[in-house]
Amino acid sequence: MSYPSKLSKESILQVAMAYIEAHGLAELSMRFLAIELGVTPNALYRYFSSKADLEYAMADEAGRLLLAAMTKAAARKNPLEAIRAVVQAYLKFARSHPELYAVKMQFFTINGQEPSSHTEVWQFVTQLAAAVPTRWEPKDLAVSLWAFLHGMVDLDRKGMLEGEKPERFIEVGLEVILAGMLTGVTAPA
Amino acid sequence: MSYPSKLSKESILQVAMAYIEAHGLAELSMRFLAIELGVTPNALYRYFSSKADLEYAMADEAGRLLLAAMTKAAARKNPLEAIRAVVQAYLKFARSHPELYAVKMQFFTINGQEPSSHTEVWQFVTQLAAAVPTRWEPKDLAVSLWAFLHGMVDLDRKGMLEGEKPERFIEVGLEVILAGMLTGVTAPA
DNA sequence: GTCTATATGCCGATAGAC
DNA sequence: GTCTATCGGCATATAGAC
Repeated sequence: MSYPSKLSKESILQVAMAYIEAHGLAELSMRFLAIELGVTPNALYRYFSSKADLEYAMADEAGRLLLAAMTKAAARKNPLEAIRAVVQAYLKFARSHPELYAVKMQFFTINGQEPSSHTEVWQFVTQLAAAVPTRWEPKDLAVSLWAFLHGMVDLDRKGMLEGEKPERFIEVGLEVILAGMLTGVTAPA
Repeated sequence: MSYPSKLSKESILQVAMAYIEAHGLAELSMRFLAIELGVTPNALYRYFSSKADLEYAMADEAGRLLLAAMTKAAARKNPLEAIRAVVQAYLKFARSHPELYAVKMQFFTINGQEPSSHTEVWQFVTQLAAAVPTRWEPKDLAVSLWAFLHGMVDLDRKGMLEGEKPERFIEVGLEVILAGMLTGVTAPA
């Protein structure tokens, strides 16, 4: 029962991702995960030194999925259209895969290191904002835009939107922010 | 040792609030709380039927404290000044009492009921937004404003602002949003 | 009516055998 | 590389002391 090992970092990660999508992040335990993989709980610790270590890898993987969705949405669009499309893609990802979004945003650093995909998502948003002609700093705009998006997603997930769907709020809020970004600029959209 | 009971809902709540401010929400356990109160863990269950029940009461109390800070900040100010002041007060509360903010926003409903203070905070924000002359719906503006604020606080708490303080981001983002809110009002679009 | 003592069954994690 | 056995911590249920 030994030589071809039953496990790998990759297989554990994939099963863990599927598990939280099916049962929720809060339900994830090393025990159930081990059952799903047909091993005893302790076998997992050869591949991830702690549950936190595994969740860090999950956050990274979820970030990669989100970035792929955002990149696809932005393809071949002018700056403003790209922002609108990416915002919709971000919202769609967060609502379709709430547990993946949750594990990504749980986001604890390990030894001061953040998951690499997070850095990439952040750079992507910054570049989006930088492409808009405006009198504000691109980085400030990127932070504001991301805060608005994340805030909306989080309020929605917590049931704080009084039963209404976030799509329309996002639409209105985004128009307000875009209008604000463009004030004092002569260029059309 | 019996008649004047050692515990009460109120005393447990107050000790629990102090405990999470000192040690963090994640460290709260019925065991440590009981030690702090000089009783055995199970004594607490006479007053709160579960840990979740206690946290619900804590969320309500934290909401009351936040609302008090916001109300005070808005006093005797015109609409735009009030919004700026309330935003600063909200941010200050969230940064000065991150664990109280966290327990408030944990916000799980019990039997579909939300903590009453949450409803009051929400109404307060809506009224603030309604006082601004704008072509958008007050409720949409209130949601956008709150999402932006909460998002910024949450990104900051998770260390996602690259070490920079949220105050300046909030300042810029708020100006962008206010500018957007006022477009088409002072000057037609 | 209020609290203590004790026990159940989760959890993450460790030690050491095979 | 995986398993068996086990630890200590957690929320919580039950029984009974006062």
